[in-house]
Amino acid sequence: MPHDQCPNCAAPDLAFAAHDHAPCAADALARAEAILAEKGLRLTPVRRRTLEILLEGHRALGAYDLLTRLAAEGFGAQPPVAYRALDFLEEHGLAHRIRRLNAFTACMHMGEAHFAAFLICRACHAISEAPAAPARSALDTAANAQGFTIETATIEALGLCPACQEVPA
Amino acid sequence: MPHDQCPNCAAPDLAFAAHDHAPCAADALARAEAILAEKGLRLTPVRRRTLEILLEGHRALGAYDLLTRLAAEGFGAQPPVAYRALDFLEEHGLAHRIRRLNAFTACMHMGEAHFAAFLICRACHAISEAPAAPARSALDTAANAQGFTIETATIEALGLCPACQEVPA
DNA sequence: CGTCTATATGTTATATCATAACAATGCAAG
DNA sequence: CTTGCATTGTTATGATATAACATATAGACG
Repeated sequence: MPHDQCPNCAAPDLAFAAHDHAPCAADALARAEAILAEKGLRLTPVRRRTLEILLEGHRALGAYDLLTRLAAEGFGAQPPVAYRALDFLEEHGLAHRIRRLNAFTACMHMGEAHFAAFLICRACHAISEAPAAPARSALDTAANAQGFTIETATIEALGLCPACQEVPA
Repeated sequence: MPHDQCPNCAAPDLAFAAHDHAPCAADALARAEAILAEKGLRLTPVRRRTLEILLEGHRALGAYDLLTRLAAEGFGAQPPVAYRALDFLEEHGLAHRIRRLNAFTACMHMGEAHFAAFLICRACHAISEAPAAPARSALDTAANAQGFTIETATIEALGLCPACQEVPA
C-alpha cells in the first residue's frame, strides 16, 4: 500500500511521532515545486511562503492566522491574499482544508492519488493524514445502496493522538 | 441491519425517493418527544418549532435561515436563539450539523445508536443519512495503525442523488 | 400557595470566517 | 513592445458563531 510510506519522511505517517521535521518540510516543498512545474503553474512568493508556513508543523492554521504572518512579512494584509493562496494550494493538491476547524494544513501525500482522512488531536492539535481508501469504499457501498454517486468526501476524526492519550486530563 | 429500515417511514432510507413526507416528519417529531421525555428534558416551543422546521424537508438549513423563520413567528430574533435550539437538538441526537454546509439537518435515525454519514446532493441539496458503521470501522483501523483514538468522526459526501443524475447539466 | 432554584429565553455586542468586485501590477507569447 | 492573462492588492461586505449578561418561567419543595 502506498500509504505505508510517508513520501516526505520515508517512514510511516508520522505526524504523531517525534521526527526530524526539517527534511520533512523541505522535501514537501521540493515536491510541491516539482508538481507545479510539471503542470506549468507558478509557485509565486505568497504561495510558496504560505506553503512553508503550513509546513512548519503537522497542524492546521486558520486563514486569518496565516494572513497575520504574511502581512508581517510584507505581503498583502487583506483576507483574499490568504484565501487565494490557500485555495490555490488546495486546488492543486498541496494543502487540505480541515472543515472541522475551519483551517488548512499542508498535504502530506503530495502527488499521490489519495483519499485522505484526517486525524485531529483535540489536545495538542496535531493533525495526521490517514489512508482513507477502505473507509471511502465502504462509504461508496453505502451510497450506492441509495443510488447516490459520490464526487468528493470529507472524512475527519477528532480524538487523541498517542502522546496525548498518555497524559490524562 | 437496523439501517435497512427508516424508523420514521418504515421503508429504506428514502430522503432521495419520492415519499409521503407528512408522516415521515410527524413520526420523527413524536419520536423526539418520547426520547426527551424519557431523559426528563423539555421540548420547549422554540426547540419544537426548530425541529419542525428542520423536518420540513430532507435538507440542511443554516442557522440564520432558521432564525429568520423563528423571528417571523414571534421568537427571539438574535443568533443565540437559533444556535441554542440547534445545539440542544444536536446534543440529544435529534439533529446533525453538516459541516460542509455550515448548516443543520434533522436526524433520520433518532434514538438509534448510529454512526451517520451524510450524502449531500450538490444539485437539489437533498441530504440523506447513510449507515456509516463499515466506513467508521475502516477509519478506526487506519487510526489504530497510528495509535490514534477516535472520539467522534465526521463523514460527509458530496455528489449527485439518483434523481439529479438523470438530469445532466 | 408562595418562594427558591435551575433552566431557558432574550438581548447587546463582538468575534471569526469568507467572498464579491474592482484596481494595479507584472510576466510571457506573439 | 504591446497585448492578454494571471496574479496580487485593495475596499467593502456578507455569513457564521459565541461571549456575557438580563429577564422570565417551570418545577421542586416547604
